[in-house]
Amino acid sequence: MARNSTRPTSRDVARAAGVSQAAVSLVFGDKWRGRVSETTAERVRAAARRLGYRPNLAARNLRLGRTRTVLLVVPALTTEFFGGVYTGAARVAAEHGFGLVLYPSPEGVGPARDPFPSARAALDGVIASSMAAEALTALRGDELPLVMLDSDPQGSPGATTVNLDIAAGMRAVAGHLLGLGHRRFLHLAADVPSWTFEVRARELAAHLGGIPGAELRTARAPLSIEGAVAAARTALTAPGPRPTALVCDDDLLAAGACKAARRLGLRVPEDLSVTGVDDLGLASALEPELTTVRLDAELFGERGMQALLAVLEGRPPAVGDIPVELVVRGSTAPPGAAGNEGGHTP
Amino acid sequence: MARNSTRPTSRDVARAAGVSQAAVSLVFGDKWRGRVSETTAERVRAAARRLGYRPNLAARNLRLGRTRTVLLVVPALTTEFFGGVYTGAARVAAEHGFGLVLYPSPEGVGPARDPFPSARAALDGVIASSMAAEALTALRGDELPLVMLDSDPQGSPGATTVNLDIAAGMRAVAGHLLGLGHRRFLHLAADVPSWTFEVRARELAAHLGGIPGAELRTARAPLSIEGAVAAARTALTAPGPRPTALVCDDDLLAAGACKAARRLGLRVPEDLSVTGVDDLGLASALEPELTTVRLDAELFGERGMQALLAVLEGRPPAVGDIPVELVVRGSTAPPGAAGNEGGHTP
DNA sequence: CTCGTAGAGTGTTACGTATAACGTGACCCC
DNA sequence: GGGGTCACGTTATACGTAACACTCTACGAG
Repeated sequence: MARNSTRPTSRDVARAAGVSQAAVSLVFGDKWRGRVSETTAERVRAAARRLGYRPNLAARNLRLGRTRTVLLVVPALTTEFFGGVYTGAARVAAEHGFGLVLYPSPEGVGPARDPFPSARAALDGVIASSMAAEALTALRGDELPLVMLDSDPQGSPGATTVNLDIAAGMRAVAGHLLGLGHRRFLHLAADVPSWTFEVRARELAAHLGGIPGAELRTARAPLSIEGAVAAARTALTAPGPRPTALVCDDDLLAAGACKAARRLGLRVPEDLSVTGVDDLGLASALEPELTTVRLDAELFGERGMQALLAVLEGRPPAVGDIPVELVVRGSTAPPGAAGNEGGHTP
Repeated sequence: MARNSTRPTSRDVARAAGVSQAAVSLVFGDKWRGRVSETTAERVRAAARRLGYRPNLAARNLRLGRTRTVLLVVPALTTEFFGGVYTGAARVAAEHGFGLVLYPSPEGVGPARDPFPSARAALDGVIASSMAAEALTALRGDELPLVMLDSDPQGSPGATTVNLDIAAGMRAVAGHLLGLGHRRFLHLAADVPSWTFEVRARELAAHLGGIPGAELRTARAPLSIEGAVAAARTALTAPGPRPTALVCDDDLLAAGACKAARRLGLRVPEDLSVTGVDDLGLASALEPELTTVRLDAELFGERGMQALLAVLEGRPPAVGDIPVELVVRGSTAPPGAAGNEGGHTP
């Protein structure tokens, strides 16, 4: 069994089946209907099976000039959010015969290094989160169709944008907290340069800043629980009247904020209402469970992939932001709502 | 500027620089030292820059028969753990000029569908988590070098295995809880067919089952917070004496278990000690913070990639499991430790 | 003066596939 | 019975690159 270690090619299959290489190609492509008889096709398939033939995809890609494979560029996978985006995008991709590979831009790797030494070999297009901006500079040179997720529609010339209606989410948060009676707000903002966080800040400013008697301060934290703990501690112990509501850009930040509040002896929500964004599993595991803006990550991924497929096929991509939903849970309450607890008002 | 829309090739660059295509190839490969003069090389590079030339990687891959790209197959990205694995593996890969793409096996997608329509075009090897077993069946046909993460060393013929020393972690948990005085244990096991979870169960049985007077029960839950809530509720309300310590296969399960305990009016750790595995961000965001077995995901990824590189280069891969660390936090205490709380013993 | 060697390149071929262009019988219809 | 489809294939070529096998000049050693 000194079989040659090199893999069989379509020519080998052709020889074994007694047909031409072209016929094998036709059978393994999918346009052999009316060109090759069913019996011949089956003979080819049998020979291929016998030899263990698998088409050489590098050769196919070279020949076709396209690959039916798409790259999804996301920031570091520190939460399950982008896992959901991937799942949704991959589902739509699979329905259209496309493959999807994921490129998480590594933390702390600068834009200088080429992130895709060779993987780029097989890409028809790219979907990229605006939070992974650094990795994108390396893609500028390739003129691949590009869909940007959560990115400034005006700021990405030549790219299609697909966005969550995060502005509506922040308006809902503002409305919810105002309705509960809060007036002193702290915005715990993600210290990440990304359009989606700019929108959150802008929207909060517009809908809390304009209210008579309302006050909005801002603190910044890196996008991690530990970072949020530190930033929230600093902000909550700052001089002046303490805020009664803490609006966080993200559930991770909210989790850190809750932890910091606990350490400072503040009760959530009696002394401090806290909100997040994302609705991670974390949000409902916390005590109290987190009021948050639920983002449908899978739908986000689906819409992103649909937009890219539209671009690839020359169709106009669908427009319209993806709706989000405010989920009210236990971490928000009227300010000073300790009454039902038994007079713990100092 | 009616430029031809097709991208420039090495031949175009050669023409523009007044050299042969072979010379361009030599310059863009990296073995032109002693074959092409520095001045000529610079002329080639200048022409390439002017034309916006980028090597066609599909052609290169076809010609070379290898790609310096590796695939990492992981289960659905429901926690940040595999993000860490990716980060570590990608770092090592980059140091060796390799690229790394990530393939999360989509939830609920059976093994029938080919998960890599075309991405497989450019793969030199595969690193796969044993938890993503389903996706692996589709890879059987390709005879790619394979490194398995957290997989039975005996059960994967032809594959190299890299494992966390999860057995030591479970022994540490058992020792910790026994030392605190616990004797009635419940193991909340992940209902996922994977070697790593089998090891946890086996190790717990060996080190808790053998103790005189000790009792170990087992409940199973899908690997999610919601699943754990339901399973823990059922197990904790079962007839018979309630366990005092709940050993969970994973932090997600532990988070769900804590939530279920709270809903049943049980306090953690006074009425029930809870432990997890992973040390996710979640673990330290919970109240109380979770005692857990910390797994170094990045190191795991690094070692996996190093093993694959060794296989690719014909070197023997390093052996030895990766150490883990028990992190004791607030979710474990001696059984019935409610004394300092003020006599809440019913 | 001849030989060997190193430097600086070039011509050609092969990687494995997909497809346009080209037969070739057979059948059918007027 | 001639021409027009059809059904079923084959031949030949191109995709863009890397590498083998050359050529040619210069130069120092023997």
